[in-house]
Amino acid sequence: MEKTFQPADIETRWYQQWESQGYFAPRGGERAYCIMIPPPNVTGSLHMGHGFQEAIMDALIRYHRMRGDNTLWQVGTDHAGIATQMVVERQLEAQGLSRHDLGREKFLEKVWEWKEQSGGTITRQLRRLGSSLDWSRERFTMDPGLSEAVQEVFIRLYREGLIYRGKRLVNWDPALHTAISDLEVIQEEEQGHLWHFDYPLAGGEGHLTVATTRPETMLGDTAVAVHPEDERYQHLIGRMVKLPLTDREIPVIADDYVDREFGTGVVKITPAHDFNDYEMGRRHGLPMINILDDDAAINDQAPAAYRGLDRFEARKRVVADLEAQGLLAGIEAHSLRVPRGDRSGVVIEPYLTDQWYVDARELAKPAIAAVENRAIQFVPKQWENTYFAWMRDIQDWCISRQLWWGHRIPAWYDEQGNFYVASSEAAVRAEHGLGDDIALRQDEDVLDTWFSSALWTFSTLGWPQDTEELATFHPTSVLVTGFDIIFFWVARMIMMTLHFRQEVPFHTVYVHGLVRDAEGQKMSKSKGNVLDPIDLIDGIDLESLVAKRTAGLMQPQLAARIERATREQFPDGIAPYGTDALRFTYFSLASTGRDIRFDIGRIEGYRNFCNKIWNAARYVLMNCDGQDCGSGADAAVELSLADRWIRSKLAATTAEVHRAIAQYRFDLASQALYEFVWNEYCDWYLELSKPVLWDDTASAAAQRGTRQTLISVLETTLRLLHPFMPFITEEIWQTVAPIAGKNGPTIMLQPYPEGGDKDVDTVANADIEWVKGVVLGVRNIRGEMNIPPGKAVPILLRNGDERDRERLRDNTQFLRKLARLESADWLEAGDTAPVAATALVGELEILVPMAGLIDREAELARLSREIDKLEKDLARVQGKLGNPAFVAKAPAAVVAKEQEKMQAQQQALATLQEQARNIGQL
RNA sequence: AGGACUAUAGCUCAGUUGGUUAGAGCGCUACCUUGACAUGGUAGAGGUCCCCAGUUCGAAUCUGGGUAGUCCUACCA
Repeated sequence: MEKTFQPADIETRWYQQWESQGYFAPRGGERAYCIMIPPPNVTGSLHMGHGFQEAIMDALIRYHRMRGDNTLWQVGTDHAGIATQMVVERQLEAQGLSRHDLGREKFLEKVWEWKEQSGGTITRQLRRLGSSLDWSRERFTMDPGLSEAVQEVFIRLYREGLIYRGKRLVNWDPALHTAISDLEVIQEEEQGHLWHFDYPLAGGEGHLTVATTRPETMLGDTAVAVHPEDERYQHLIGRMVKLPLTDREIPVIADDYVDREFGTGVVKITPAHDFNDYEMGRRHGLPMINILDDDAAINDQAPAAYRGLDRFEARKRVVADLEAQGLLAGIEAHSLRVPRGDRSGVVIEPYLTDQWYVDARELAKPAIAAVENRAIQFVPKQWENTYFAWMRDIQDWCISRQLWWGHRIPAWYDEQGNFYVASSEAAVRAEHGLGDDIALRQDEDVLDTWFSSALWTFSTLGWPQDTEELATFHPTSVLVTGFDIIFFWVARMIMMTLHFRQEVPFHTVYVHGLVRDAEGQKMSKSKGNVLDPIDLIDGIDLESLVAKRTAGLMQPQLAARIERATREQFPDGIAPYGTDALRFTYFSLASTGRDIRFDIGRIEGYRNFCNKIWNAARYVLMNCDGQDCGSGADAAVELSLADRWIRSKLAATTAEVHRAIAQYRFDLASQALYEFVWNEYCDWYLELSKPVLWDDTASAAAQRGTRQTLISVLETTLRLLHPFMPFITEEIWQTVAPIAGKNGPTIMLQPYPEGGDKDVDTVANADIEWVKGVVLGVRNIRGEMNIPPGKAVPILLRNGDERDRERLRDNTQFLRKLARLESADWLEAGDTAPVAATALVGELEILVPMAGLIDREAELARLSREIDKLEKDLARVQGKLGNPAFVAKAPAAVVAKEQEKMQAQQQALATLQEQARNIGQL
């Protein structure tokens, strides 16, 4: 074995081996366990958040696979309508082309080409992360099967009246030329202005002053509104005002939506360009005048002077023209929430168009019930509140998108504007008796990407066919996801699955935190703080990292700042840490919090942990390979105290890991494993094995017992670790397993260690604690007195009981080695003690004679520190026990414990004080 | 405006149903190449558990109020 762990050599080799042997596929069995991968964008690439999520899913999958469950991790990717179309359009733009130049068919060919070309990135990354996905079942949301599912769902919902077509105000993205759903709009506070305009009364007897943040919309005003009880304006209700810049007159209406306190208490109403005004317009039967075109430029409904102007240009002109007419009553600074498209970043327009909608309210009812009655449980539970809050106030879902890339809506129109929904044009003709003489054209629009991903849990398993996979794996076991897509995806999956399968899509939703950078900032391309998990695995030099972060920016002017920050944060680039270290870092961060700060410092610690495991294995193999490890049935095997103790610790750790996984506390699981491997197995057990193995006089049975324990505990630990660190455990296991008497082609399919608490040996634990106590006591004196580590010291023991004497007898060899003792002898009652430094293990005193070793002043200082600490603690305990209310009211066991504590402390204090006196008198 | 979450060592975070000497990793200090490992070992320093009040024999933990931060939802033009 190499002296240090070299991950790069082994990872790819093992992954290829596993995949080619078909180990990732379900293997049958009683209990099914299934996770659906949240499908990543097929043309995208994985970031740290994905890496985190994949690691968690893989740990769960490997854990259940090893436990013998019929385990499926379904892999697949999403066509990501808007994002993908945008990328390809930008590529065309570079050649001076638009998608319209190519036409729909040619354009789609280009998108498919791009998908083929870039689609490998994601799957390559997934493999590098060690994800044990069943690649033989890979799916894509635009596969024929999944497309069939999408069409089936659309048609059925339409026929059930749960999908309808309607002219409504939608969120229009003027850059992407498509409607988007409420969820795809980001509202952010921005600085703007509030303009006050005077609208003259038609009778010429004055004016009303309105306030607006969007002056250009006044061209589409069809009323002004006041509060019905507002005394200032009551007499004007029903009168007309002249709408400036136009030749129209519009009514003054009353509506209690109007806030009397805000602005002048008069609101201009533009039903075609504002969601509230739209509602009010409907209540009052106002006309709706659309003054914008698809680019959000002013259209022909507006006065000629403004036609063709961009909305922001039009705003300037409107303000200027009103000012010229003396109707601008004032401008004030005003902060408002501006809606922007989450993809394009441009200001979204409420825009009146024909769109398709899903009646979400109806579908939400059973979806709410499923969580209420615990058929679906969120972990952590608090996310259920988020889910309920949204579901109980859900709005209809606009599912049509004016894109080309996606599932085309299965609806056909005739010349009269009638439309028909069916699986194909032929089906429409057949079902509605339409002859070939009637021209039909299919709806140009496609469906929201989330519409197809809402079907993901069952469409990937073959629905609408009745497949065996559906029967076996659906409902799936758990969904692992971030809270940011509870609305987008989780809720919609629950609604759709319940409706079409009459069962839940999954029993549990495990909601993990979002990975952020070391400063707590969200990772984003434009901030230039994204990390590619592969760069942490393989390492990357600074120049490549800078190049990667500054390439293809939407806002190239940010490049300089990103470069500077990157050079500052990673002056030497990123070292290669390997997949196992990265994964273990993820697990250690997977607590219940919402934000996960990824600090590069932590991964280094876990790389060291890998190396620790590697070297522990090296030690074990050096001592066990080719030796008698007691695997022969008849050979006598004798277990030492240390052997029994480490087996006991392993059992306790096993139990803890099972508990932690059951609660999705991967941080606790990883901590328990780290602690066991490093602080128990390596720090103590390997050291305790040395005196046995290196003792020529030790019995063969004892050496056999120790070798057997070394190798079997290591072998079990590797299996325990495997779901978290798949590569290093496989690599070592291949060598270790045969020596431990285990056979099999791979650790992946070995049974996961079971058992646990019942195998804990409390006697062995207590005895080793005693040994540790003595060793630590001596080491402490050594450390503080600067006794050279190589120097063996004699110790004397005093005031111990029979048990202490027994323990010393049994463990002299351990103590000699670990504390580097020259000798250990009892001081009997009549003996006079030499001047010595003292350590306490309970009532037992350990004396290290000072002659030639120990500095008087240093020992006095050390003692006085110890005494100080004890006095403080004692005062607290005495205070407690001195409180009659405590003694009277606290449970007897608690009081007894405090009393014991007090006595122990008093005793220890007395001993140390006497020591201090003795030394002080010298 | 409403709601949620967070506040513990220099940093990143654990801390179960109230009873611990409040823990871990990283970082820091001193010493050490001893036959698995310097990606290491040994010892050590470091905390007013955000603040105030309350409940309780007892509060990092429960309640109320505040402060700071993050996020979500909402129609103030």
